[in-house]
Amino acid sequence: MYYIVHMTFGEYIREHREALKAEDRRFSVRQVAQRIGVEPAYLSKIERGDVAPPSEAKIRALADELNEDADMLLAMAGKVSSDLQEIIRKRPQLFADLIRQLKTMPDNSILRIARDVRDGDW
Amino acid sequence: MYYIVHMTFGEYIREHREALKAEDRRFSVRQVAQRIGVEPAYLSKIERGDVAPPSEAKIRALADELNEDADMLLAMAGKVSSDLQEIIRKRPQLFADLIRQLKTMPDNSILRIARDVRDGDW
DNA sequence: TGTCATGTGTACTATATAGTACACAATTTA
DNA sequence: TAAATTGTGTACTATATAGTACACATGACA
Repeated sequence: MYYIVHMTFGEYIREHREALKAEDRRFSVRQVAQRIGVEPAYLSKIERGDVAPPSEAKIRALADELNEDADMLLAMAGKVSSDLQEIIRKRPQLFADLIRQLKTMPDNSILRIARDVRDGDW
Repeated sequence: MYYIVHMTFGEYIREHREALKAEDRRFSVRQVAQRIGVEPAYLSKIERGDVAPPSEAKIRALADELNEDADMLLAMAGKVSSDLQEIIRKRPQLFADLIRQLKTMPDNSILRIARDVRDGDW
């Protein structure tokens, strides 16, 4: 198993939808499009990169449908979840400082902070 | 000294620009507008809330001009700095988790984490 | 008192965002 | 083999974003 890293939003969606489709016919472009509430032609164009990724709401529906992480799909689409933005906007200086501090920290440091906060080690 | 909390972006800008203008005539709507690179009528409308706050770039220029914190002004404008968004988008799951954990934490916990990270206590 | 600067009303404008609607050829399925 | 389903090309559309351009009345000032 290998990972393709350099992948657009559309390519990623197509790949994962096709994988599900191989096991279940309900994952055709048309049927997925209907379930997430867009026109089939639009989803087709999104997957081929013919148009920009859709709105946050549609990306969330897609994440749900394909069992993918919404924050990751949003990131691939060049977006940041609106609930995170709201959290930051309520205390902009505190969060701006912290996030810029963490910019260059390794993954496991960030992971550890999140764990410590969750476990109440504060 | 007291703080006015319920204030729109435009009201805040007007108040602080007017304060500077009281000491220095170069802080008129027209002159500030020229220095940040917009039409005077546009800045006037922004300050009165007649139009939405301007782009991130103009808000930064305004922050510079009025000696205000750009992250705070952006937050008042309903935005999050694009450099922070980029940091989050590079590791969406790590940052999403951490930020949601911190949502309900008091200011000084967040402050302390930022300080600890800066001081290398990790 | 004339001119210079000031703030603002009105009327546009260009580009981006987020899609829809329909037709059609190819493939699948019953 | 007829009917249904599929993916996609073409042509639009509505709303938001981010402003400009100009005119005008008012007030400051030299």
